[in-house]
Amino acid sequence: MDEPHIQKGFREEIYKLMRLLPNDKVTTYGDLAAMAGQPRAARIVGGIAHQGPDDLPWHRLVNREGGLAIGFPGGQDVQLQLLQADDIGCVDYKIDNFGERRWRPQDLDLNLRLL
DNA sequence: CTCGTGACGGCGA
DNA sequence: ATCGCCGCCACGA
Repeated sequence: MDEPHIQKGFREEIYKLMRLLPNDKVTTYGDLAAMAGQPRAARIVGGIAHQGPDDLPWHRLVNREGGLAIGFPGGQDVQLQLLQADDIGCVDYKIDNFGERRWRPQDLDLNLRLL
């Protein structure tokens, strides 16, 4: 697997991971950070997100509580609309642990194996 | 060059 | 169970 050279660019890694994120799933900053090899760098993911290219599905990144981050431009309304556009809509993530909407590290692993 | 801050989250008290 | 502190990488001043 191509895991060892993670530090080539945490940023790049995040971008790569986001491109692997299925359109019908959501993930958390923390999980994404963990996938990139830095379980405690969730914050960075958010920071990177805000800087990153807009061709990436940032709206499908949610915080641990299941809602979009506080500082998203336009507020949660925009986020919600984008999620609905992806046929996800509003979900009580917090309650049912994202149900099947959550994209977890093991899903990434599974994804890579299937490739 | 250094310093501070940030779309967050884990862990200790 | 809640509250608060620390950390992680990148980027702007």
